[in-house]
Amino acid sequence: MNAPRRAGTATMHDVAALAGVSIKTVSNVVNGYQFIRPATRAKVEVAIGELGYRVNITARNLRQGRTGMIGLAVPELSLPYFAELADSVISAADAVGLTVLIEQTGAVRQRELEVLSGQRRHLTDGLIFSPLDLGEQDKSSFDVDFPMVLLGERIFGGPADHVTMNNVDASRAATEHLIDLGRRRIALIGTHPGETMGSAALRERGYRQALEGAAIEFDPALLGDAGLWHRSTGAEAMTRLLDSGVELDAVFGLNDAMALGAMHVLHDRRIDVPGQVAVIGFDDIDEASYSSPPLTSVVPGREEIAQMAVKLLVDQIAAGGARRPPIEIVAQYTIAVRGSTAPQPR
Amino acid sequence: MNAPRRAGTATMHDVAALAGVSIKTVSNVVNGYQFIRPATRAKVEVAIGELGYRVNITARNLRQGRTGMIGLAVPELSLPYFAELADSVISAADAVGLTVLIEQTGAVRQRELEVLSGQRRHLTDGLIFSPLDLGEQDKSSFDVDFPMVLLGERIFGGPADHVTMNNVDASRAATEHLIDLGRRRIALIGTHPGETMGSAALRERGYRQALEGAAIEFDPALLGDAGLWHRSTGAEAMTRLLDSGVELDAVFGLNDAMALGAMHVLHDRRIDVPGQVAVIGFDDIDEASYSSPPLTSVVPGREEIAQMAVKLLVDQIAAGGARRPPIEIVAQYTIAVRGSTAPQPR
DNA sequence: GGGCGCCTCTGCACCGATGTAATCTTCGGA
DNA sequence: TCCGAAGATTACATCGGTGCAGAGGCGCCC
Repeated sequence: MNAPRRAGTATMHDVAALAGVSIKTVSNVVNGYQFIRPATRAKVEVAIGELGYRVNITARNLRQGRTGMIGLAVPELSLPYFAELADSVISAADAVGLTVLIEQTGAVRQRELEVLSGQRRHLTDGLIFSPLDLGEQDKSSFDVDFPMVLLGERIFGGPADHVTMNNVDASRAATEHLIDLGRRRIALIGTHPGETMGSAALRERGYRQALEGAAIEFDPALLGDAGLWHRSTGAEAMTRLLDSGVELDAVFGLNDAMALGAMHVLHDRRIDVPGQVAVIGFDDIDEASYSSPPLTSVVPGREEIAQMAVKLLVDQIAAGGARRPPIEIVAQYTIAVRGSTAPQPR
Repeated sequence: MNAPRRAGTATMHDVAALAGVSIKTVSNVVNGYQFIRPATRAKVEVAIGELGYRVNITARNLRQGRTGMIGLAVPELSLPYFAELADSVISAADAVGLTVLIEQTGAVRQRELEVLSGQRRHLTDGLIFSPLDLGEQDKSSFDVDFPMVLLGERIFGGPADHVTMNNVDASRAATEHLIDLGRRRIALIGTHPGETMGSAALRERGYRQALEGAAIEFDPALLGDAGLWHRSTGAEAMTRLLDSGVELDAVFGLNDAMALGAMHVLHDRRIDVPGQVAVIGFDDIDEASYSSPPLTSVVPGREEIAQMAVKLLVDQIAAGGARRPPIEIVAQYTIAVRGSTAPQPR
């Protein structure tokens, strides 16, 4: 059987027949070719309107070898940071006429590898990829033959363009902010023991640097491990810390979701924030501004990251496969100080 | 110039040449056709591996007239409800082998109309659409000639399948919950004056029914208008209400984001929740469980909605254009009672 | 008036796969 | 040994557009 044609779906051929011109002329009209007599253009446009004709993008894609779509692979949209990132990427892509195809990997190794294997290579012109499970040991897998930009901290000096931020510095600054408030017993939530790369390890490094700089002894009892960085895992880590009886006067959540989960537990236990325990997060998701108290957080420059990623990808696509040395871009961070670390104004 | 071919991108033709078989045999291997001699299959598979060949999905789509993708048009991913909805839809679609193409309309009329105009008709096999600006007066625009499922409360009895929930009942139940707590001055945040359809109007209707049932007089001074339902607009509405000096002992946010924005303001002003003011929201986003205090909310059955929407769409696609009377599905709701309306346990 | 060049439009091959139907093999059974 | 059916493979048209090259037509200039 031939491909079924849905009722009402006219082709360029039909339009050409109705307008009494060649199919190529219809194509020219549709694509805004300049040398068309106004009368001809009008005839074609009338026919298009009459038939409700729409260009078949699939056919055009096939012929042109491009799709006008880029992939965005993130762990989960239900993680606010990635939802907001997706929003920013979609907007940035929209601005240059590209459509974004979102893929959720669930931070599962197998799914992340599938993304790289390029099943969708022909469906998208390039890929913006934020891996969470693949890391340094998979570096070679990232050497793909299609345009790709990596986000995040899993890979450095890899074979692809990379947009990241200075996690170590940002984390040190966040920790120093707590130290400046006079806090000495700072819990760290979301650590990944044994890792040396990735957001968790880098941010822990910054935390340690800050402690060292202030001559505060590092205490492993203050580390709250959490694999996936959700509100729930942050809450669980906080609960474990409190139940362990370890003394603490501040909490640094390695992302906002966990910091908010931790604050939830503190609130539950009637521990005053920031009076007894100051809390700081990382990512500055919208939610951070509206929690009670509002959450101080590291602002990672999400818009900037999204725009740079799209720009790099567009450059690669325009280069048409010509290789150049990979570019690494480091976005600027700032810290937004809010009520969770500041004495509340009256 | 012909379409550029990216290095390393082999076609079925190349594989056929290398394996010494016809192109159609390669196609048969790729598609799991059963009558292929093992030796032939092996030869082809070796060639595929050697060339790193991947099927060109665009070409397949063109030939088959289907794309295996469905569109999901939502206002914004940065609104948590829609991010979580997208997550659910993607998972449900994935389970039946479909890919989701997300489109952000920004709740802008023009963009919503574009979605319906079917520019992407050929790129997707169907559309799940959650309009926020188009409404009853645009009913005819929803009579499209491609598979579509509507979500939300902007349209009823329209020409397309529709998955919704009983907003009036749910809202009445939420309001009654507050009344049961002894609250009499219940502010409503997120109203859209003048509308008679849409979530805002329906939920306001439920609110009024509950008041009526409890013989509480409706007071328009307790309505806080808010166009877009963000945290920020909820906070602004709450601020206006408090500044107006109107007496209130409860707040019903027409979605969670606004309820959380309102709680933020209450916290700022040192108004105890739920002691002085009880707060309830709508949507039960993940964040609601982790706010301080946790937010009581109407649970709209998001997973169920996503699964039903995908199922209805798949049915329509399978029907191949055959029309049937539109189906309307009403998802079940419940209320999750949390700290923002319950006296906190000690 | 012939020639040149620009405007306008058309024919045709082709993008990379798949459906159909036909052809060629193979093998069991009479 | 021969025949027929099932197994295995192939040629070819086709999906709906676009790039390229070229054919007319027309006006303008020398």
